[in-house]
Amino acid sequence: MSFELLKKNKQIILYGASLAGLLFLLQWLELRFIIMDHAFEIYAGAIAIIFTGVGIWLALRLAKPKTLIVEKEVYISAETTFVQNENELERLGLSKRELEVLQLISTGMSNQEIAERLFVSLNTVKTHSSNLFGKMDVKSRTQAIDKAKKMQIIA
Amino acid sequence: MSFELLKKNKQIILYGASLAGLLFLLQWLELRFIIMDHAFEIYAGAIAIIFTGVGIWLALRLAKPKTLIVEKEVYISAETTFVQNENELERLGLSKRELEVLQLISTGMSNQEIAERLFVSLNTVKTHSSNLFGKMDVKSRTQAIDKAKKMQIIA
DNA sequence: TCGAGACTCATACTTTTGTGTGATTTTTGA
DNA sequence: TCAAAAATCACACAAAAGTATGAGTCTCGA
Repeated sequence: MSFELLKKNKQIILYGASLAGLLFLLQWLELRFIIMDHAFEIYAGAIAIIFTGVGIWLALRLAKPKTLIVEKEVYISAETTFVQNENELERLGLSKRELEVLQLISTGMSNQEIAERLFVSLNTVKTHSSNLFGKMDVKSRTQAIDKAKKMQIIA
Repeated sequence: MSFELLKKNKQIILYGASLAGLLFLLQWLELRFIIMDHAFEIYAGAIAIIFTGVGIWLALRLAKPKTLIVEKEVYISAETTFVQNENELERLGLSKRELEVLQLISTGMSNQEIAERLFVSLNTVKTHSSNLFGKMDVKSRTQAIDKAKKMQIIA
Protein backbone atom coordinates (compact mmCIF):
# COMPACT_ATOMS: atom_id res chain seq x y z
CA MET A 1 0.00 0.00 0.00
CA SER A 2 2.65 2.50 1.03
CA PHE A 3 4.80 1.22 -1.77
CA GLU A 4 1.97 1.90 -4.14
CA LEU A 5 1.72 5.43 -2.78
CA LEU A 6 5.44 5.85 -3.30
CA LYS A 7 5.12 4.69 -6.86
CA LYS A 8 2.22 6.94 -7.56
CA ASN A 9 3.95 10.06 -6.28
CA LYS A 10 7.28 9.18 -7.80
CA GLN A 11 7.31 12.23 -10.00
CA ILE A 12 6.49 14.57 -7.17
CA ILE A 13 9.13 13.06 -4.88
CA LEU A 14 11.64 13.22 -7.69
CA TYR A 15 10.78 16.84 -8.25
CA GLY A 16 11.25 17.69 -4.60
CA ALA A 17 14.55 15.86 -4.51
CA SER A 18 15.86 17.61 -7.61
CA LEU A 19 14.74 20.93 -6.18
CA ALA A 20 16.63 20.25 -2.95
CA GLY A 21 19.61 18.95 -4.87
CA LEU A 22 19.79 22.04 -6.98
CA LEU A 23 19.63 24.28 -3.97
CA PHE A 24 22.57 22.47 -2.45
CA LEU A 25 24.40 22.76 -5.72
CA LEU A 26 23.69 26.45 -5.78
CA GLN A 27 24.94 26.93 -2.26
CA TRP A 28 28.14 25.18 -3.15
CA LEU A 29 28.50 27.20 -6.34
CA GLU A 30 27.86 30.37 -4.39
CA LEU A 31 31.01 29.79 -2.38
CA ARG A 32 33.11 29.56 -5.50
CA PHE A 33 31.65 32.29 -7.70
CA ILE A 34 30.34 34.77 -5.19
CA ILE A 35 32.91 37.17 -6.42
CA MET A 36 31.34 37.29 -9.87
CA ASP A 37 29.27 40.30 -10.81
CA HIS A 38 25.61 39.63 -11.30
CA ALA A 39 26.17 36.12 -10.18
CA PHE A 40 22.78 36.09 -8.55
CA GLU A 41 20.97 37.04 -11.70
CA ILE A 42 22.82 34.44 -13.66
CA TYR A 43 21.89 31.78 -11.12
CA ALA A 44 18.32 32.92 -11.01
CA GLY A 45 18.15 32.78 -14.78
CA ALA A 46 19.72 29.36 -14.82
CA ILE A 47 17.27 28.11 -12.22
CA ALA A 48 14.40 29.59 -14.13
CA ILE A 49 15.46 27.92 -17.34
CA ILE A 50 16.24 24.59 -15.71
CA PHE A 51 12.99 24.48 -13.81
CA THR A 52 11.04 25.53 -16.82
CA GLY A 53 12.47 22.44 -18.39
CA VAL A 54 11.58 20.41 -15.32
CA GLY A 55 8.06 21.79 -15.49
CA ILE A 56 7.75 20.89 -19.14
CA TRP A 57 9.06 17.43 -18.47
CA LEU A 58 6.66 17.01 -15.57
CA ALA A 59 3.71 18.23 -17.56
CA LEU A 60 4.43 15.91 -20.44
CA ARG A 61 4.73 12.95 -18.13
CA LEU A 62 1.79 13.68 -15.91
CA ALA A 63 -0.64 15.16 -18.36
CA LYS A 64 -3.66 13.02 -18.87
CA PRO A 65 -3.68 12.00 -22.46
CA LYS A 66 -6.39 13.77 -24.34
CA THR A 67 -8.67 11.11 -25.59
CA LEU A 68 -9.57 11.81 -29.14
CA ILE A 69 -12.62 9.84 -30.00
CA VAL A 70 -12.56 8.93 -33.62
CA GLU A 71 -15.90 7.89 -34.87
CA LYS A 72 -15.28 5.04 -37.18
CA GLU A 73 -18.14 4.43 -39.51
CA VAL A 74 -18.77 0.76 -39.65
CA TYR A 75 -20.76 -0.18 -42.64
CA ILE A 76 -22.38 -3.45 -41.98
CA SER A 77 -24.28 -5.33 -44.58
CA ALA A 78 -27.97 -5.64 -43.96
CA GLU A 79 -27.67 -9.37 -43.36
CA THR A 80 -25.33 -9.15 -40.39
CA THR A 81 -27.16 -6.37 -38.61
CA PHE A 82 -30.61 -7.64 -39.31
CA VAL A 83 -32.70 -8.15 -36.25
CA GLN A 84 -36.20 -9.25 -36.89
CA ASN A 85 -38.87 -6.97 -35.57
CA GLU A 86 -40.73 -9.52 -33.50
CA ASN A 87 -43.44 -7.10 -32.48
CA GLU A 88 -44.49 -6.20 -35.98
CA LEU A 89 -44.28 -9.82 -37.04
CA GLU A 90 -46.51 -10.80 -34.15
CA ARG A 91 -48.96 -8.08 -35.00
CA LEU A 92 -49.29 -9.23 -38.58
CA GLY A 93 -50.20 -12.73 -37.49
CA LEU A 94 -48.25 -14.40 -40.27
CA SER A 95 -47.94 -18.15 -39.90
CA LYS A 96 -44.57 -19.89 -40.08
CA ARG A 97 -45.23 -21.09 -43.61
CA GLU A 98 -46.41 -17.70 -44.75
CA LEU A 99 -43.27 -16.07 -43.44
CA GLU A 100 -41.19 -18.69 -45.23
CA VAL A 101 -42.96 -17.92 -48.50
CA LEU A 102 -42.52 -14.20 -47.92
CA GLN A 103 -38.80 -14.64 -47.39
CA LEU A 104 -38.42 -16.68 -50.57
CA ILE A 105 -40.48 -14.15 -52.51
CA SER A 106 -38.09 -11.44 -51.35
CA THR A 107 -35.17 -13.30 -52.89
CA GLY A 108 -36.80 -13.01 -56.28
CA MET A 109 -38.10 -16.54 -56.57
CA SER A 110 -41.23 -17.30 -58.57
CA ASN A 111 -44.16 -19.15 -57.05
CA GLN A 112 -43.18 -22.26 -59.01
CA GLU A 113 -39.61 -22.14 -57.65
CA ILE A 114 -40.89 -21.64 -54.12
CA ALA A 115 -43.23 -24.61 -54.53
CA GLU A 116 -40.31 -26.80 -55.55
CA ARG A 117 -38.17 -25.54 -52.72
CA LEU A 118 -40.84 -26.22 -50.10
CA PHE A 119 -42.04 -29.48 -51.71
CA VAL A 120 -45.57 -28.25 -52.05
CA SER A 121 -47.78 -27.53 -55.04
CA LEU A 122 -47.92 -24.24 -56.91
CA ASN A 123 -51.48 -23.80 -55.67
CA THR A 124 -50.37 -24.07 -52.08
CA VAL A 125 -47.79 -21.36 -52.58
CA LYS A 126 -50.41 -19.20 -54.21
CA THR A 127 -52.73 -19.74 -51.27
CA HIS A 128 -50.00 -18.84 -48.79
CA SER A 129 -48.94 -15.77 -50.69
CA SER A 130 -52.47 -14.58 -51.20
CA ASN A 131 -53.18 -15.02 -47.51
CA LEU A 132 -50.05 -13.20 -46.45
CA PHE A 133 -50.81 -10.35 -48.83
CA GLY A 134 -54.15 -10.03 -47.09
CA LYS A 135 -52.57 -10.01 -43.66
CA MET A 136 -49.94 -7.49 -44.76
CA ASP A 137 -52.53 -5.38 -46.52
CA VAL A 138 -50.68 -5.30 -49.83
CA LYS A 139 -51.71 -6.17 -53.34
CA SER A 140 -48.61 -7.72 -54.85
CA ARG A 141 -45.39 -9.55 -54.02
CA THR A 142 -43.32 -6.45 -54.79
CA GLN A 143 -45.35 -4.40 -52.34
CA ALA A 144 -44.98 -7.18 -49.79
CA ILE A 145 -41.19 -7.09 -50.22
CA ASP A 146 -41.07 -3.34 -49.79
CA LYS A 147 -43.32 -3.32 -46.75
CA ALA A 148 -41.66 -6.30 -45.10
CA LYS A 149 -38.24 -4.68 -45.47
CA LYS A 150 -39.48 -1.42 -44.07
CA MET A 151 -41.10 -3.25 -41.17
CA GLN A 152 -37.87 -5.15 -40.68
CA ILE A 153 -39.54 -8.50 -40.61
CA ILE A 154 -37.29 -9.86 -43.34
CA ALA A 155 -33.61 -9.27 -44.15
CA MET B 1 4.18 38.49 -42.29
CA SER B 2 6.21 39.76 -39.36
CA PHE B 3 3.01 40.10 -37.41
CA GLU B 4 2.26 36.50 -38.15
CA LEU B 5 5.67 35.56 -36.82
CA LEU B 6 4.99 37.55 -33.70
CA LYS B 7 1.73 35.74 -33.21
CA LYS B 8 3.23 32.35 -33.76
CA ASN B 9 5.99 32.86 -31.21
CA LYS B 10 3.76 34.57 -28.70
CA GLN B 11 4.36 31.97 -26.04
CA ILE B 12 8.12 32.10 -26.41
CA ILE B 13 8.20 35.88 -26.36
CA LEU B 14 5.95 35.91 -23.34
CA TYR B 15 8.22 33.44 -21.64
CA GLY B 16 11.30 35.57 -22.32
CA ALA B 17 9.53 38.67 -21.12
CA SER B 18 8.37 37.04 -17.90
CA LEU B 19 11.88 35.72 -17.33
CA ALA B 20 13.35 39.20 -17.75
CA GLY B 21 10.60 40.71 -15.61
CA LEU B 22 11.23 38.28 -12.84
CA LEU B 23 14.93 39.01 -12.87
CA PHE B 24 14.23 42.71 -12.49
CA LEU B 25 11.84 41.96 -9.70
CA LEU B 26 14.49 39.86 -7.98
CA GLN B 27 17.08 42.62 -8.28
CA TRP B 28 14.69 45.03 -6.70
CA LEU B 29 13.81 42.59 -3.94
CA GLU B 30 17.50 41.96 -3.35
CA LEU B 31 17.98 45.56 -2.32
CA ARG B 32 15.31 45.31 0.32
CA PHE B 33 15.87 41.85 1.79
CA ILE B 34 19.58 41.38 1.30
CA ILE B 35 19.92 41.38 5.04
CA MET B 36 17.84 38.21 5.30
CA ASP B 37 19.58 35.00 5.99
CA HIS B 38 19.42 32.44 3.28
CA ALA B 39 17.66 34.96 1.09
CA PHE B 40 19.38 33.57 -1.95
CA GLU B 41 18.15 30.07 -1.35
CA ILE B 42 14.63 31.30 -0.82
CA TYR B 43 14.74 33.25 -4.05
CA ALA B 44 16.23 30.35 -5.88
CA GLY B 45 13.53 28.05 -4.56
CA ALA B 46 10.83 30.53 -5.45
CA ILE B 47 12.20 30.90 -8.94
CA ALA B 48 12.40 27.16 -9.29
CA ILE B 49 8.79 26.67 -8.23
CA ILE B 50 7.49 29.54 -10.31
CA PHE B 51 9.30 28.44 -13.42
CA THR B 52 8.30 24.89 -12.90
CA GLY B 53 4.79 26.22 -13.09
CA VAL B 54 5.67 28.24 -16.15
CA GLY B 55 7.16 25.12 -17.70
CA ILE B 56 4.06 23.10 -16.97
CA TRP B 57 1.87 25.82 -18.37
CA LEU B 58 4.03 26.08 -21.46
CA ALA B 59 4.05 22.35 -21.96
CA LEU B 60 0.30 22.04 -21.66
CA ARG B 61 -0.22 24.86 -24.11
CA LEU B 62 2.37 23.93 -26.67
CA ALA B 63 2.65 20.20 -26.44
CA LYS B 64 0.96 18.14 -29.08
CA PRO B 65 -1.89 16.54 -27.24
CA LYS B 66 -1.29 12.93 -26.46
CA THR B 67 -4.08 11.45 -28.44
CA LEU B 68 -5.54 8.25 -27.36
CA ILE B 69 -7.53 7.16 -30.32
CA VAL B 70 -10.67 5.41 -29.32
CA GLU B 71 -12.48 3.93 -32.23
CA LYS B 72 -16.13 4.24 -31.65
CA GLU B 73 -18.16 2.12 -33.94
CA VAL B 74 -21.07 4.01 -35.37
CA TYR B 75 -23.71 1.78 -36.77
CA ILE B 76 -25.59 3.37 -39.55
CA SER B 77 -28.74 2.02 -41.02
CA ALA B 78 -28.70 1.08 -44.67
CA GLU B 79 -31.12 3.78 -45.76
CA THR B 80 -29.15 6.72 -44.48
CA THR B 81 -25.84 5.48 -45.76
CA PHE B 82 -27.00 4.62 -49.23
CA VAL B 83 -24.53 5.67 -51.87
CA GLN B 84 -25.27 4.61 -55.37
CA ASN B 85 -22.71 2.26 -56.79
CA GLU B 86 -21.91 4.26 -59.92
CA ASN B 87 -19.53 1.68 -61.27
CA GLU B 88 -22.02 -1.15 -61.29
CA LEU B 89 -24.68 1.12 -62.65
CA GLU B 90 -22.37 2.18 -65.47
CA ARG B 91 -21.48 -1.41 -66.20
CA LEU B 92 -25.11 -2.43 -66.53
CA GLY B 93 -25.72 0.26 -69.14
CA LEU B 94 -29.16 1.13 -67.86
CA SER B 95 -30.65 4.24 -69.42
CA LYS B 96 -32.05 7.03 -67.28
CA ARG B 97 -35.60 5.94 -67.96
CA GLU B 98 -34.85 2.31 -67.21
CA LEU B 99 -33.32 3.22 -63.88
CA GLU B 100 -36.38 5.30 -63.09
CA VAL B 101 -38.65 2.37 -63.81
CA LEU B 102 -36.44 0.09 -61.74
CA GLN B 103 -36.63 2.45 -58.78
CA LEU B 104 -40.41 2.63 -58.99
CA ILE B 105 -40.66 -1.13 -59.33
CA SER B 106 -38.66 -1.48 -56.11
CA THR B 107 -41.24 0.57 -54.24
CA GLY B 108 -43.86 -2.02 -55.07
CA MET B 109 -45.62 -0.11 -57.83
CA SER B 110 -47.36 -1.99 -60.64
CA ASN B 111 -46.56 -1.30 -64.27
CA GLN B 112 -49.84 0.56 -64.61
CA GLU B 113 -49.03 2.80 -61.66
CA ILE B 114 -45.55 3.47 -63.02
CA ALA B 115 -47.05 4.36 -66.39
CA GLU B 116 -49.32 6.91 -64.75
CA ARG B 117 -46.50 8.31 -62.67
CA LEU B 118 -44.23 8.76 -65.67
CA PHE B 119 -47.00 9.89 -68.04
CA VAL B 120 -46.32 7.12 -70.50
CA SER B 121 -48.31 4.13 -71.68
CA LEU B 122 -48.38 0.76 -69.98
CA ASN B 123 -46.67 -0.72 -73.03
CA THR B 124 -43.79 1.72 -72.68
CA VAL B 125 -43.26 0.70 -69.08
CA LYS B 126 -43.34 -2.93 -70.11
CA THR B 127 -40.76 -2.27 -72.79
CA HIS B 128 -38.49 -0.44 -70.34
CA SER B 129 -38.82 -3.12 -67.71
CA SER B 130 -38.26 -5.93 -70.16
CA ASN B 131 -35.17 -4.18 -71.48
CA LEU B 132 -33.78 -3.54 -68.04
CA PHE B 133 -34.40 -7.14 -67.02
CA GLY B 134 -32.33 -8.18 -70.02
CA LYS B 135 -29.52 -5.80 -69.08
CA MET B 136 -29.61 -6.94 -65.47
CA ASP B 137 -29.85 -10.58 -66.48
CA VAL B 138 -32.92 -11.31 -64.41
CA LYS B 139 -36.28 -12.79 -65.26
CA SER B 140 -38.70 -10.88 -63.08
CA ARG B 141 -39.22 -7.61 -61.24
CA THR B 142 -38.69 -9.30 -57.90
CA GLN B 143 -35.33 -10.63 -59.02
CA ALA B 144 -34.47 -7.18 -60.34
CA ILE B 145 -35.27 -5.66 -56.95
CA ASP B 146 -33.13 -8.19 -55.12
CA LYS B 147 -30.19 -7.85 -57.47
CA ALA B 148 -30.37 -4.06 -57.64
CA LYS B 149 -30.35 -3.82 -53.85
CA LYS B 150 -27.43 -6.18 -53.59
CA MET B 151 -25.56 -4.21 -56.25
CA GLN B 152 -26.42 -1.02 -54.37
CA ILE B 153 -27.74 0.72 -57.43
CA ILE B 154 -31.04 1.50 -55.69
CA ALA B 155 -31.85 2.38 -52.13
C1' DT C 1 -25.99 15.19 -91.86
C1' DC C 2 -26.10 10.70 -90.62
C1' DG C 3 -26.34 6.96 -87.57
C1' DA C 4 -26.71 5.15 -82.91
C1' DG C 5 -29.09 5.09 -78.91
C1' DA C 6 -32.94 6.53 -76.19
C1' DC C 7 -37.72 6.98 -75.71
C1' DT C 8 -42.05 6.16 -77.13
C1' DC C 9 -46.03 3.15 -78.42
C1' DA C 10 -48.81 -0.71 -80.42
C1' DT C 11 -50.26 -5.43 -81.14
C1' DA C 12 -50.24 -10.12 -80.13
C1' DC C 13 -49.03 -13.63 -77.34
C1' DT C 14 -47.31 -16.41 -73.25
C1' DT C 15 -46.44 -16.81 -68.56
C1' DT C 16 -46.95 -15.64 -63.97
C1' DT C 17 -49.41 -13.82 -60.37
C1' DG C 18 -53.26 -13.19 -57.60
C1' DT C 19 -58.31 -14.19 -56.05
C1' DG C 20 -62.21 -16.91 -54.64
C1' DT C 21 -64.16 -20.99 -53.25
C1' DG C 22 -64.15 -25.30 -51.29
C1' DA C 23 -62.08 -29.26 -49.33
C1' DT C 24 -58.97 -32.52 -46.54
C1' DT C 25 -55.48 -33.37 -43.19
C1' DT C 26 -52.45 -32.12 -39.43
C1' DT C 27 -51.18 -29.58 -35.44
C1' DT C 28 -52.00 -27.48 -31.31
C1' DG C 29 -53.63 -25.30 -27.26
C1' DA C 30 -57.34 -24.96 -23.87
C1' DT D 1 -60.51 -34.51 -26.52
C1' DC D 2 -62.21 -31.08 -29.25
C1' DA D 3 -62.31 -26.87 -31.71
C1' DA D 4 -59.40 -23.53 -33.95
C1' DA D 5 -55.67 -22.61 -36.62
C1' DA D 6 -52.40 -24.09 -39.93
C1' DA D 7 -51.12 -26.43 -43.92
C1' DT D 8 -52.22 -28.70 -47.87
C1' DC D 9 -54.38 -28.91 -52.57
C1' DA D 10 -57.62 -28.25 -56.64
C1' DC D 11 -60.10 -25.62 -60.03
C1' DA D 12 -61.57 -21.62 -62.36
C1' DC D 13 -61.03 -17.14 -63.39
C1' DA D 14 -59.06 -12.41 -63.56
C1' DA D 15 -55.29 -9.46 -63.61
C1' DA D 16 -50.72 -8.35 -64.16
C1' DA D 17 -46.28 -9.25 -65.86
C1' DG D 18 -43.26 -10.33 -69.34
C1' DT D 19 -41.72 -11.29 -74.44
C1' DA D 20 -41.30 -10.48 -79.34
C1' DT D 21 -41.61 -7.65 -83.11
C1' DG D 22 -42.04 -3.55 -85.51
C1' DA D 23 -42.08 1.26 -85.87
C1' DG D 24 -42.02 6.43 -85.24
C1' DT D 25 -39.64 10.47 -83.00
C1' DC D 26 -35.87 12.85 -80.87
C1' DT D 27 -31.25 14.00 -79.43
C1' DC D 28 -26.52 14.08 -79.74
C1' DG D 29 -21.96 13.32 -81.21
C1' DA D 30 -18.84 12.05 -85.10
